[in-house]
Amino acid sequence: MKLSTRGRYGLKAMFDLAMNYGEGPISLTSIAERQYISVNYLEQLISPLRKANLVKSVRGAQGGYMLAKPPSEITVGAILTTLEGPLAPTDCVVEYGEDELCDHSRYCVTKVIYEKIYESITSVVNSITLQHMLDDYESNRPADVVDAICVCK
Amino acid sequence: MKLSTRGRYGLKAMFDLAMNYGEGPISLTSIAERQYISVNYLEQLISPLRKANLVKSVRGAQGGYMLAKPPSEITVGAILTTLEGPLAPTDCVVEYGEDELCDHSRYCVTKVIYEKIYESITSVVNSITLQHMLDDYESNRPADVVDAICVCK
DNA sequence: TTAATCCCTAGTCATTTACTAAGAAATCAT
DNA sequence: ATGATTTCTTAGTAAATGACTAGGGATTAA
Repeated sequence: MKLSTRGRYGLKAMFDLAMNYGEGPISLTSIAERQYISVNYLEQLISPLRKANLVKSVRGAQGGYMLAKPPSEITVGAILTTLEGPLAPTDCVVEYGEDELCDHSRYCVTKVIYEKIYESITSVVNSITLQHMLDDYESNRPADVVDAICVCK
Repeated sequence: MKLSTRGRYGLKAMFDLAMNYGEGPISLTSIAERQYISVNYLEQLISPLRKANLVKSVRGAQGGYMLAKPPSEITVGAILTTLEGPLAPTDCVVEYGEDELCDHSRYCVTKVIYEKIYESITSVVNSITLQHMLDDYESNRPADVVDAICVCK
């Protein structure tokens, strides 16, 4: 039940972009340095975020990335689900249609539980935006703390 | 963010035991047959459940397993955490003391989010007992449905 | 005494994770 | 125009994890 580095690094990168919102394109190299992430790996994470229309890119020298919308319009849920897939504890709560995994799923007592877990996770992450994170960063930290995000992987 | 088969199979097995609560020891072989799980694998899952005092065993012929407490006193959370470890999206919300992962964790804006996810998951699974599942099974299924749990893995 | 059962450990195969590497395409600055 | 800088894409890989299988010892009812 752990998030992978994809989601965690992606969220860090998006928060970094949020802190630099409105300041033109930010290069992946600079994000990678600030957040201690490999550039090559970060490139693989930013790609789906761009396709999901959460960031936009400017190519060429002095290019980079910026948020595609204001921080208040980008939820943590949108970021995490683009990088991790649905935040569901099982496939059965999420896969519909063609190849339904299980005949009895309509009356499955465990599926009910997994759906509740799914809903509670979704509800949390969809209610938090990058703007909330920025506000949280400004209000909660002591004056002498400059780092906004753990260095941890 | 998926549960592994350990948690899912373990929950199925525990629900099976709950359905047979008060009827003496139930053999792993019979549980495995009903729930379509390999006996060898199930043995590896029941072992930690026994050590966590959620089931007790009777050895020898005609032996088997039974719930160590009434279904109303066994939560889904206890079962899942025994088999999966803490239902946390990251290690950083759960590891304390000796080797703290990160210096800045006290003011980490992403850690706050992971803690909220952790709390919401914990709150859901700790509020559901095996008795709730039994009640759900009895009340919600149509008369012609006999299976309580998906066959799905 | 035998069959059934719990109990424990080791091994294995496939998948996933977390990257590294490398090169093509675009664009700015000179 | 050229070179430096940057995005973009794909392929490969080493380590870890997941999901088992296999086998044998210990215990007990019949």
